[in-house]
Amino acid sequence: MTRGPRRSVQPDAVLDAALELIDEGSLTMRALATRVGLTPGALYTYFPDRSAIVAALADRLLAEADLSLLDDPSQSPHQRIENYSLALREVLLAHPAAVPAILGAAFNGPVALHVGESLLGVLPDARATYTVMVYVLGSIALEAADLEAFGTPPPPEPDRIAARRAVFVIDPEQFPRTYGEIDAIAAYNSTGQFRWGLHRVLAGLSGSQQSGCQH
Amino acid sequence: MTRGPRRSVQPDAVLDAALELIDEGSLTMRALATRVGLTPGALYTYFPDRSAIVAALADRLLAEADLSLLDDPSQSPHQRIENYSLALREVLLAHPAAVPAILGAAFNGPVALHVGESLLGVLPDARATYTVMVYVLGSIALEAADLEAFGTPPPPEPDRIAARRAVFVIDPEQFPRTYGEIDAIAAYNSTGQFRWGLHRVLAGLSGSQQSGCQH
DNA sequence: ACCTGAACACCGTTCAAGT
DNA sequence: ACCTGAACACCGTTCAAGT
Repeated sequence: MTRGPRRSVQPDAVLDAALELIDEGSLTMRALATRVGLTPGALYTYFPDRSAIVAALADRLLAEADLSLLDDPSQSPHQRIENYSLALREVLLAHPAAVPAILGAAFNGPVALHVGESLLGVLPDARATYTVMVYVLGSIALEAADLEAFGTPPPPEPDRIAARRAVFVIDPEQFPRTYGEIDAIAAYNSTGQFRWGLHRVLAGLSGSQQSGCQH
Repeated sequence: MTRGPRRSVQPDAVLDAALELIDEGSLTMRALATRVGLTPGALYTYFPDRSAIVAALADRLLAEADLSLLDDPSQSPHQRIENYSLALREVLLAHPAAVPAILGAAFNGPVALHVGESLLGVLPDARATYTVMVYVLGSIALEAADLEAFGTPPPPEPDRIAARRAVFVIDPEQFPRTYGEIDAIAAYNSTGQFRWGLHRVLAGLSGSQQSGCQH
């Protein structure tokens, strides 16, 4: 049997509260302390500073996307990447305010190493793997920034597209091409656009194996 | 002849100082005020709040990349996109600490509208245009986060790759594929990787015109 | 309109002192 | 080891008052 808790507060409880506060709009050491029933200074027993909390949180969030989706032998390589990417996108977009921290901090974390190793199992060329990571994380970052403009919780995707479409007024004289593509632009931040772009990226990466790059 | 200045400080001077402070590591209203020779409260004559300064700065930075590169008739469409993307990357990576703000703020700004319009001139499918934007901005965001770890000014690219390579120790038992690709991974944040991925993305987007997506 | 001086309501972090 | 209470050195923003 394990020993009972020696702390009145577990580090995981601190991270739970930290994620709540990020979702609510602002993470402060003082608010975090009161939420877990401590004084601000006591937090420094668990983490050396604020940035360590954010880094740990980012890593934990990254771990929530099911990595085994990348190993599923019943799926094609491209399908496995799509399944995992969609899972990661869903996990991260559930906490849009945490996304900027993930780009900066989490991809040096321990979980990121596992993600990279699994991705290399599907896409053995490291340059291709990184290109996929850039596309997926870039999409999520841009979508998260947009999502923060909506309330919390955000309205469903079709409503968000309609809302952007309604607000989006541009001068057809000055921006004719943008004007002509308004509907597509309003749907930039959508699961459909995410999947479409991912398919094109993966197609380009496959093509590199059978035909050399032409410059 | 134009009228003389009616203000002792121009808004552009505020943005100049703001960029300096971001590059130095922290932008505060108080430090910004003293740098332009004002009291903190006086800044609110020029901008409604701190976020407005950041947004204006992001838009100004975006304007520094030469948009005419996208219209150069002597270049192929893909070459035009590459030239502009490399120019944008250079402008933004010169100020890595400002990059997170750009992802969040600048792509609603006035300059971003011009960028989008010009990109649509080269790549008429809005979905393809957005996919390129995601790749380019995603790359820049990940590179900027990495670049901040190095000093200021950062060492040249070959030295950065060598430094990452030297520090990067991983267990070959636990992460065999990552271990085997160490050299490529250390070169993730490089002009070469950026161009390689961009070529693959553009190839995938071209392919979509002659062959339908297979699911 | 532009600016100062002073205040208000916050921050992250440190640290002696207690248990 | 864990935690409190109090302090230190900061923040962004507001606002009456001056020019």
